[in-house]
Amino acid sequence: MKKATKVMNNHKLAEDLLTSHGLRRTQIRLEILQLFMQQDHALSVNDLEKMVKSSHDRVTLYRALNSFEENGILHQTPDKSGNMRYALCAEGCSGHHHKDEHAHFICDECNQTYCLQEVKIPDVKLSDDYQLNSVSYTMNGICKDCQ
Amino acid sequence: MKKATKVMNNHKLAEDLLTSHGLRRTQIRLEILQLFMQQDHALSVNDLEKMVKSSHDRVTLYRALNSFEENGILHQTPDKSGNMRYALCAEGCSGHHHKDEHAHFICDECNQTYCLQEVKIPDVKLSDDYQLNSVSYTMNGICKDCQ
DNA sequence: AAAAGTAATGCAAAATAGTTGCTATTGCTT
DNA sequence: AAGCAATAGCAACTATTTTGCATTACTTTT
Repeated sequence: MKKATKVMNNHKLAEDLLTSHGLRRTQIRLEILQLFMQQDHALSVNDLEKMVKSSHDRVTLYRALNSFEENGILHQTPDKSGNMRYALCAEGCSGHHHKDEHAHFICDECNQTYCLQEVKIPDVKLSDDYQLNSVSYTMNGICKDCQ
Repeated sequence: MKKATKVMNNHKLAEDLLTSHGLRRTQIRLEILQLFMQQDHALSVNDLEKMVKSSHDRVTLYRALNSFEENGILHQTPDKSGNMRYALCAEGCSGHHHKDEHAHFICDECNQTYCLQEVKIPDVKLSDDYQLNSVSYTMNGICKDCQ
């Protein structure tokens, strides 16, 4: 019952996310967004491909993810081996300047990427040679499930 | 004159780096290491391929870089698009635990990765759910050459 | 409710990055 | 000088991501 409600809410949320960004509400995009909402960690294209039921074309996933990233719905971080992971943005992100500057944790064991929304990235002092736009902070170690 | 001295020193340094890590002093590895010593930013395999004179085999580069990484001579960071960049380690790094926890700066314009040796990565408090091994801190913006 | 416009999908193909197996070299040790 | 093992070189392969083009299907307009 609760689950049903939650899923319904997520579906509604996904629809709103799409329309509020001027994107079309197609089945697969709604499905993708709901998958992200059910997750506490970032997903790779491979993860998604396994989870998505309706379609199996990777290209569609790539294009949806890129579109979401450009519209500030998702942000991306490369994992340790350089593969991209995606996760939902906080409110107020745009494609060119993501506001959600929280830390990420990547498990050395299962290789999952967790968004630590509550861990804000501390500032460092930077020489005038560099003009700062954004920062990322990634921790590696062992996650709760792998200990 | 100064340059010649510097190059000679780098050659000597490169030889020492290899022998002190039990690696053989081959031409291309010496060349690779000297290229890194002349750089203030991290290099990708593509960068190296363009710069290296003697050989053009990517596989050799990959294997050399992996070997250097495992031996604590180089460390790697993925750039924004997930491609790997390599840069010299500080003293005392080993393959499994790199000590040089400094911040990196990636230019949005030229896409170069700079090692900010003097910028130490600040700690954050992390929930007990996670067991921390290492951290990385990457800043994005515009570098001195691109402003 | 149909038509039109355009965003999104699917398929094929290609570009790019990185890996693996195997043989030939070559640096280093004895 | 000989022999071992590390490294280089070549070929082929895997994986990831991108691109072009024709088709489908949302959304808006009429």
